[in-house]
Amino acid sequence: MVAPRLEQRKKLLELGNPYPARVNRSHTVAAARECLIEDTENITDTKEINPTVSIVGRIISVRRAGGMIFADLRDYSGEIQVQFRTDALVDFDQLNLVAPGDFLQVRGNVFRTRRGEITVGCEEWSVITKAVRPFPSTKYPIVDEDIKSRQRYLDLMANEESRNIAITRSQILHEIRQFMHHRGFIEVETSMFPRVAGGAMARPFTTHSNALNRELLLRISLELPLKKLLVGDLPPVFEIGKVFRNENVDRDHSPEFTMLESYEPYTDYVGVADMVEALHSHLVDTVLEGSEILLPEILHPETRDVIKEARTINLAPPFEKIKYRDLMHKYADKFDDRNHKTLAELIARALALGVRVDKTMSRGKILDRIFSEKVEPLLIQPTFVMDYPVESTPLAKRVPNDPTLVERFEFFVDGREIANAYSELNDPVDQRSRMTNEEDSASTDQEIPPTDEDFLIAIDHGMPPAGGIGIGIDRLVMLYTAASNLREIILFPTLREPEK
RNA sequence: GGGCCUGUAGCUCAGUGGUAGAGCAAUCGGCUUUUAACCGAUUGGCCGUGGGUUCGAUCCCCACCGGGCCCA
Repeated sequence: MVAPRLEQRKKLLELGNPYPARVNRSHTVAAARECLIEDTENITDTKEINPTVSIVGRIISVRRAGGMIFADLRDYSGEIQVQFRTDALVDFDQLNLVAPGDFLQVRGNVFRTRRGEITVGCEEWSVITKAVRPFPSTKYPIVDEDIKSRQRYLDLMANEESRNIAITRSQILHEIRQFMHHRGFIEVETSMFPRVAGGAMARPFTTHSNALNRELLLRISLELPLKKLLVGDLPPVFEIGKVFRNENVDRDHSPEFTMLESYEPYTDYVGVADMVEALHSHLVDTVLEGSEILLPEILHPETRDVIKEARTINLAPPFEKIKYRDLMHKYADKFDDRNHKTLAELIARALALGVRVDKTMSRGKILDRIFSEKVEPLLIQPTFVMDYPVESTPLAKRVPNDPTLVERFEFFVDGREIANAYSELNDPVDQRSRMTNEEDSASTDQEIPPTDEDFLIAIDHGMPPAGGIGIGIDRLVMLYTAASNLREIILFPTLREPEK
C-alpha cells in the first residue's frame, strides 16, 4: 500500500465515511452524457438545457488548472468529464485527498465546455471508495504478460480492449444458451468428479475427498454422463462447463477450459453439422458486425519473421465439408491408413513423414498426430472434416458401407479444432468391444481411459440414435474476438506459482 | 522436454568494465476552460539470486530462479 494514500484515507475518515454502503445515483455516466439538450432553439430555461444529474464512478485522470480541476469519471457505461471550481465548492481543498483510482459521487449540471467536452459542473461531491494502491497508467499501460494475467484487474482497469473481450465472451455464452434453448435443448449440470475420466483421450487431474476417504478424478469431458441422460429419455441436453486436462499449457491449450457438449436424439452427425452452421449464423448476427473476422499477422518477437500471415475468416455458412482420407491423401504424402495394418507399419510411416511418435501410442493417437501436424494448420476457413478411421474414437457409429470409418466430424477454423461430433454409437455390444479393445491394444498409453462399466451398463438399456458434439468455448471466443492466445480470453489463467 | 530472447525506479524503457539515466506515476509549489493539460522543484534503485574472472562487475563467464516466444 502507498503511504500518502493511506494518509488520505485517514483524513477522509475524519471527515466522514469514504466507504459508504449506499450511493445516490440518478444517471449512469452514459445516460448523463445523453441528457444534455443539444437543440436549444425553443428552450430558454437553462435548467432544462443543462439538467442536474447525480453520477458515480472511478476517477481515471485529473487535470488541475489553478482554482479549477477537471477529472474524468468512469463507470461501466462510459466516461464523462467533471469540473470542480474553487468558487463553487466550499470543500474544494479536500479534493487534495482524492486521486486517480478513487470512486466519487458527483452531483451537478451537464454542460459543454468551450472545447466542446460534455462535462458535469460539480455542485456537491463525496468519496465513495478510497483506493490505497495506485491506478495503472493508461499512457504507459502495463505490458508485462505476467502482471496482466496474474493481476487481471489492472489489465481490465487500464485496457478497454481487455474489458471488451470479457464482455464479448459473456455475450457469446448468452447467445449460445439462447440458441440451444430455442432449438429445444435443456441445460443440465453433471458431476465434475466422474468414477472414470472418460469421453476423451487425456490424463486427468486427481484430488482427494476427506469425507469419502478416496481419490477423486476431475472430468476430462462431458460426454458419458450426458449420454446416460439420453438413456433416461430426457429431451435433447446440453451442458456448458469446465473440463480439466493434465497436459501442456500453450497458446491453444489450458489445463482447465470450457466445453459445450450437446446430445440430440433422433439425429446424426449431418444434423449436428447443420446445427453448427446455424449456431455460427446466430453468433454472426448477434455478436459480430458482418460475418468476417480479420486475424492479425503474428511476428516472431526476435527475428520479426512472419509466423502466421494476416488472414480473413468468413464465418457465414455454409462451410466446406471434406473427407478425412482425402485430406490425408492430399497433404500427408498420399497417406492412407488402410495401407498400414500393423502398429509397427503405421509408426514407420509416421516417422517417415517427420511426425514424432513412439511405441507407447495407440493407433488412434498416431493417426491424430499425423493429421494434427500435416493437415490441421492448413484448415484456415471454417471446414468440416468428415469420416474418421474407426480407431480414432470408440464412441462413434461406423459408416454403413465402410466399417473402417466412423461417422465423426471435426470442425476446424484458423488451423484449430473448434468442435468434435459423432453419430453416437448405441450398439451395446459394439460399444463394449470398441472400448475394451482400445484399452487392450495400448495399455501402456496413459491417455487411454479405463473402461467405464457404468456407462456400458447404461448403453445396454438402450440409448436412442443421436447426434452429439463438443465445442471448445475458449477457442470459439478466441476466434470471435480475434485473440491470438488463450490467456487473452481467460480471465484468470492457470500459471506457474509466482516468485515470493 | 529442446532452442532463442529477457529480468535496471511503482509503470514503460535507455545505458556503461570505474559513484546509475529518461518519460510517466508519486510528493511539494504555480496556474480559473483543461483533456496523453502545462510550468518549476523534490523523491525514488542490492541493475532477478548465487558463484567466478578482475584492482574494480549492473555490464564479461557459469549456475539457478522468474517471464516471453518458437519448436516438440
